[in-house]
Amino acid sequence: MFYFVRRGRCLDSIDLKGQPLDLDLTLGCGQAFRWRKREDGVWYGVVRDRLIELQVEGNLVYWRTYPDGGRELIVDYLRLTDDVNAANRWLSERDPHIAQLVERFHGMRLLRQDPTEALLSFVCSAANSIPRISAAIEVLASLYGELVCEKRGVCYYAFPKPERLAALEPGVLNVQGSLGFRGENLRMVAQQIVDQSEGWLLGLRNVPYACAHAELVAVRGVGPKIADCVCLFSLDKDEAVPVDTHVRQLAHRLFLPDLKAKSITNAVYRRVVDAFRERYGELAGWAQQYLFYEDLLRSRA
DNA sequence: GGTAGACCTGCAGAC
DNA sequence: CACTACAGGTCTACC
Repeated sequence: MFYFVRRGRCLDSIDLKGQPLDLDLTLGCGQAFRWRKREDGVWYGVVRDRLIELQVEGNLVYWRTYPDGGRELIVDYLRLTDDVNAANRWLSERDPHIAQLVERFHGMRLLRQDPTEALLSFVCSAANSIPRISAAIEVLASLYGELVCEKRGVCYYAFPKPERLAALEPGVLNVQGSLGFRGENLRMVAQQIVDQSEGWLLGLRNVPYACAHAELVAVRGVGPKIADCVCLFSLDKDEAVPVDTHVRQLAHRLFLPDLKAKSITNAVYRRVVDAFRERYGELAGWAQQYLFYEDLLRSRA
């Protein structure tokens, strides 16, 4: 029935049960940096300690992991037990513009990434472009990540552990992956993760959003934007709204006509967040992701 | 409570 | 072809 099954060994599938999932949107919208799409349409990327291959056909997601046994990992990472339809309905009722985007970007979902990887990845994103962030992370993984598997002569590596990055000489990361000034930030943040108690970051899933955000911005080198990215993309805080230049501009256009500021001060940041929270409540982060992606396409055009 | 610079690097777009 | 602007921020030093 399709190519994916004929190649190599049999694939397992998971029933989406009527919930939408579009991999192009979900893996390509900029919330994660390690996914690539093959010529044959299959998405592949390293998540934690496995290489994952994914393809959606109809109401099934076909999957394979190397090494084997990653079913739970995929269900967790893609948040397949979420009721996305309910979330989309709720958002659509509140805002016709969002309703339109829910249709246009049907199947775009938020991920549940590893918080450590998310934090370190978004530290690399400061004043950087998405292709360069991705390239830098691949370089770091190949240099300092553990080997996950080898497939057709290509080696795949896990995201580096913070211990490893923290132990590097200052300045090394500036050159590797062309991280520039972000390299030293990365090392510092990795060190601060190591200095915290075991499981600190993961534990932020179990505290309220405001609490998690406050703990993250207390890390030197982490501001409100990176903290919100970690909250939204790895800690299940669906109300988190990362405010970058795109989001500030679209908020100005859509909600805050009198917002004159050219830069994002703390006060501006709060105003934009409040505008989202007021309109979209507990799902402000989902709304942000739809609007952000629309803006991203607009600016790429 | 707000603003300007600095921080690295690569690359698109103006001369 | 040398050159400048700027990219999914954060920190610091100043008003």
